[in-house]
Amino acid sequence: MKKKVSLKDIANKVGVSTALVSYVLNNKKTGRIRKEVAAKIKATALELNYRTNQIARSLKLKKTFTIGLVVADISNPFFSSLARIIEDEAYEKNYTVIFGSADENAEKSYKLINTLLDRQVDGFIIAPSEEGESNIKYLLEHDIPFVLIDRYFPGIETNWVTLDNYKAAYDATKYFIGGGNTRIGLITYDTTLFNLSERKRGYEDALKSKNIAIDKLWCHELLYSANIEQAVKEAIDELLILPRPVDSILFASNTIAFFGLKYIHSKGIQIPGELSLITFDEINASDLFYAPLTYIKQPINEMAQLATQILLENINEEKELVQKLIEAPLIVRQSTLPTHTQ
Amino acid sequence: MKKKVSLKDIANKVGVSTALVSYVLNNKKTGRIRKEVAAKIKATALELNYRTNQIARSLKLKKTFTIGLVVADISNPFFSSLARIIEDEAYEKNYTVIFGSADENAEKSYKLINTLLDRQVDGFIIAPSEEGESNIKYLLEHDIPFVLIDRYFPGIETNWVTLDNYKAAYDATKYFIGGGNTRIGLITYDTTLFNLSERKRGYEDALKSKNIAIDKLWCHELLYSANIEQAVKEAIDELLILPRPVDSILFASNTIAFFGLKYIHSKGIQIPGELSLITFDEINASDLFYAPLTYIKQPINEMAQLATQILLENINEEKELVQKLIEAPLIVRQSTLPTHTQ
DNA sequence: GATATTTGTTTAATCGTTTAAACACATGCG
DNA sequence: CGCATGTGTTTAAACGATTAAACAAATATC
Repeated sequence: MKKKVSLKDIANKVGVSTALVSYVLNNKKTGRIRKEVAAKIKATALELNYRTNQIARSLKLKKTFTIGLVVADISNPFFSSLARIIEDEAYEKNYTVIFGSADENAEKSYKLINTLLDRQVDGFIIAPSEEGESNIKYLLEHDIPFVLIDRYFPGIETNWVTLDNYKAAYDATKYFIGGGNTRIGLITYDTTLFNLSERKRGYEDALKSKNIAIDKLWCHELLYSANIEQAVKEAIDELLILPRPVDSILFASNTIAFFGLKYIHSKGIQIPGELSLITFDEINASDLFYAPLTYIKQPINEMAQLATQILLENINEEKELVQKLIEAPLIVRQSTLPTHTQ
Repeated sequence: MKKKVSLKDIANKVGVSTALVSYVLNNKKTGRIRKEVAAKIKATALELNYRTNQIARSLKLKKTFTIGLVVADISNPFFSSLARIIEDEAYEKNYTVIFGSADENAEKSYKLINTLLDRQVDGFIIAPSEEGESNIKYLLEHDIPFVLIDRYFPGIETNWVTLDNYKAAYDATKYFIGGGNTRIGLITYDTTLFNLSERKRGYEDALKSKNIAIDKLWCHELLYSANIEQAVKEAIDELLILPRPVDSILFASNTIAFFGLKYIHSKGIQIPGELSLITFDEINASDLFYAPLTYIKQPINEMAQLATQILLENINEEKELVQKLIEAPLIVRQSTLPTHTQ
């Protein structure tokens, strides 16, 4: 690699000290510096194509203008969309984003966070994994600014931005009921992640609110580790084999929905005639299906922008905690029965 | 933020110089250091939870163990999948990845590359945008290690890893012909990007090889800037309105294929009876379609791993150029007619 | 016993910035 | 004139690590 141009090179060429060069290029002490000298320094910097070495700058300032983004898997469209917005937002404010995938694995997450800390990131945006509390507590103890996104831990006082999972599930379930469905299935993951338990709670409360007795057999919780496609198939079979089969299913994630729809489709079940469907998260795969899925839309832009803003504010000054539930719209398409007025 | 533990803190606590601490923690001069002292230093480092400040280390070593990843858009599943593999590969070798999206925009790309250079990245993996040659030349001139991925510029001598677009298009077109198709459409972008022009060339050569006269009206090149969905619709309409309509279409990208399939589906055209389809890149959306698309699979893992390996080798020593075309398998599904033996 | 070698550790410079403090010189003021 | 103030620039320390070179003490060699 070619040798890079440093402040010293400019200073030597102009015949001044590096201090003066630094002052000029950072527009400090503007009142005190002779105009001709300032102009000459600026011209020389341009001529030599000087670029400041952020590493040296960071060391001195104890600030890197860098944020760490930790998600489960950057190749998941949901996370990569978040990443995109976060990066745009950060870029505008002259921050740079370093990312890593933690694979829903607390240990990898811990290592990753430490790696990024070694790199002296100024703060984090984290979509924490299950069992990830200890990582979060570690950051809290060390007073490192961070914002949780998409998920959070109800027992820990942190900044977070998520969608209102409870309300979204509640609304979706009510929407089923409004369309005449009365036996409503839920396929979700077997996990302690708060956002998923909120989805379940919303679903249950909606049923209760309409005095529908909940049948335990309506709810299937899939093991993460399992073969998801197979697990979804079995769950659907069990929902449909009941003495009184379900007439609708709420999918708690787009992965579940994708496999679910694929299987339901292969069985030739009529949507929404025989079975109504709603899913969390967009699944545009279903655009090609004869009945595109009604879905709960993730407010990705809003979440990502807000999280970035909160983080940057926290980096630059001590702030109150921000905990923001964002409402998610239900996008009605053709996989649900039209609502009848009651 | 809590004050971080430095080498000096360890040195003070143990009662030795920072130099010795550094030697011990980096396992240097192992023969010369008293075992008890070394043990005490290590124990103290652990006790104080010391982590090395990579910024300081980078400044001294003039090496950051960081690579810059520049793609058009990290939220595009193709790029985020690449990112994931690159990150995994880099992480294993103790490198960290900083990324940015350049939006197929040469100026943003230029700025981004400079921002990352300011951050002293050791090298780049770049999926260059159209008109991006000047950025690449800039890197070449400054002897900065980099590898192009997915796309390259035939006129510039660089490292690159892409799929063999020519051969893939050639094979796909031949496959159409093998299935009895004789009027084969192509919908691609109007661009100078070499990988897309190679796709077109492969398509044309395959037709020539079978003595099929190419009808210019079979090939549609869409403007990037346009409303892609609308443009695809129009292209398809024009292909089907011909006096002798096409009997098959090759889509040059998954975005085009997605909108194309959506439109074809809405028109009730029978696949593959009335029209056979093949697309570049996977489009798993079509799994829910009655005729999942036959597609040219991007060898994402192989490309990303190879690119990362090449880059890291180039960072660590002067190397010969590597230019690698990777063959892409044609994954045959139900959108094409079975090949008849000839 | 004088000198060379080995062992164990420290000193000090360095990476490229930033910035408080010092400095030199000019000008203002009573 | 003597002192304060203002202007323009430099000095030098600091950020936290790495590492060549210096050093001191112990041991080996003849």
